Amino acid sequence: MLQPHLEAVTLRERQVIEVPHKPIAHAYFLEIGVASVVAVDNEDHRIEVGVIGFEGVTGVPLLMGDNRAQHSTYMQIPGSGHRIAADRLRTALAQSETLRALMLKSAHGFMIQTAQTALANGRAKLEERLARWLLMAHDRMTSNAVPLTHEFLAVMLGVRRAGVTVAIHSFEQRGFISARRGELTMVNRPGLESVAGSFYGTPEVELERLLGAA
Amino acid sequence: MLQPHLEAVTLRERQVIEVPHKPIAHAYFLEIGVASVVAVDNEDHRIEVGVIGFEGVTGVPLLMGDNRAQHSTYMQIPGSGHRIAADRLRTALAQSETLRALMLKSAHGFMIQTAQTALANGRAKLEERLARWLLMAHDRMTSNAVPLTHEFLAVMLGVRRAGVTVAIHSFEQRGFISARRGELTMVNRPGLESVAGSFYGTPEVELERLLGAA
DNA sequence: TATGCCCAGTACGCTTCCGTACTGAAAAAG
DNA sequence: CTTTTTCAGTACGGAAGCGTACTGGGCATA
Repeated sequence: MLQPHLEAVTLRERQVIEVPHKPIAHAYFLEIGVASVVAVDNEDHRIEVGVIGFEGVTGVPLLMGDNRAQHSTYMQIPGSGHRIAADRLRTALAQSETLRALMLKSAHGFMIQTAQTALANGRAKLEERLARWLLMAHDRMTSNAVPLTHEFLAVMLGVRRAGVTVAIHSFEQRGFISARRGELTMVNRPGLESVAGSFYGTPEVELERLLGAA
Repeated sequence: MLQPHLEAVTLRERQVIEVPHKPIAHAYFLEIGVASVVAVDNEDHRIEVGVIGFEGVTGVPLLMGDNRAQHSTYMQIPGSGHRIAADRLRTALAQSETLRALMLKSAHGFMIQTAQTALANGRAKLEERLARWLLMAHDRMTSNAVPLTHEFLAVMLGVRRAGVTVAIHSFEQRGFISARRGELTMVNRPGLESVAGSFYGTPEVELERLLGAA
């Protein structure tokens, strides 16, 4: 149903997908790359509430019957995929019960991720949150290298850039990752998993439960 | 459509509405009282990700096509309302496009609240978060008195009980609330709003936008 | 090849909040 | 009325992370 309306797109680093309170033009199905969904308030506090990769789709509000973006969404790790115009998607959703059910489950998966983020933000330490983020990004990538500066990681986690630097050193010294200017490489995934503990994992398990058959 | 299947219920303090990973038996439309939705992980970290009062309905996963609870949901402030069995609700949702659209918007409103909670958890100080919580509870109550102990507020915010005590003192000295054992009373709402700043308000505005007509 | 900017490394004092724990008062139970 | 439990008030040392800022090296631009 969607195929005739899909348009192939490449997505550059930091490319904007959605702007808060503006209409959503397209929903993006990523095949490669990772998008960040960042909540912003009107005093410019900001924090990432979720990430989307090949497992999901941007434009969750469209699936909920709203046409405006709540959050800022942009590519954190460049890639490519397909997009569909918002009204085409709306039409397709109205026609197909199956499609609706599927995409609602995807949106639900994103909700679960957001709730887990709220939990991590309130209870986890910087190292635990950073480990969680790296694992979630890695899940959505084919390579082991994450092309990101400390500065951007800090924005997403809502912490100091210097704090990220220190945590990355700690991971590096423990042999979990290797770091170069503007790039982190996953070396020992189980190591990071043990740091993140139960702050990582729940949304992943639940998404598998929701969409595993699909 | 729902009316024939609604069952009137009274809801006691701390009454359990949903248990994590268990099937959801009913969706509750609260008329009086406030329910807390609390995310829990398997190391027993917990934090509130949202509250539900007369403006909403419990059982968000049902609206997303899932029948299992993700979070722990229970009454924080006792009250009453009506409930509907999960399968009755499912049937009604399948039959009415209008109902579906309405309830999806309600679920979307809850998502927005969860995202804002993630933001507050990551960026706000204890006082700001407590003020936010009191305002959200007050929005959902008819009285100015919140019957809650410091201990429960601490659990919801994911902070120490002693930290809540100190913050409450501060509010009391500034004339924003008055406190008795097991009960807080709102005295100066604008005062609390100025403490919470932009951490409070966004979900409320957006919910009005989504459901204002309804 | 030279210049300038971006990025990571590091430091220091300070704020916020935690973990823990003791106390007395209020309320509930018997 | 007495006993027990729950709740609030307070304290203290310590951990985590903040705000700020300076530095030097890597990298891109011209």
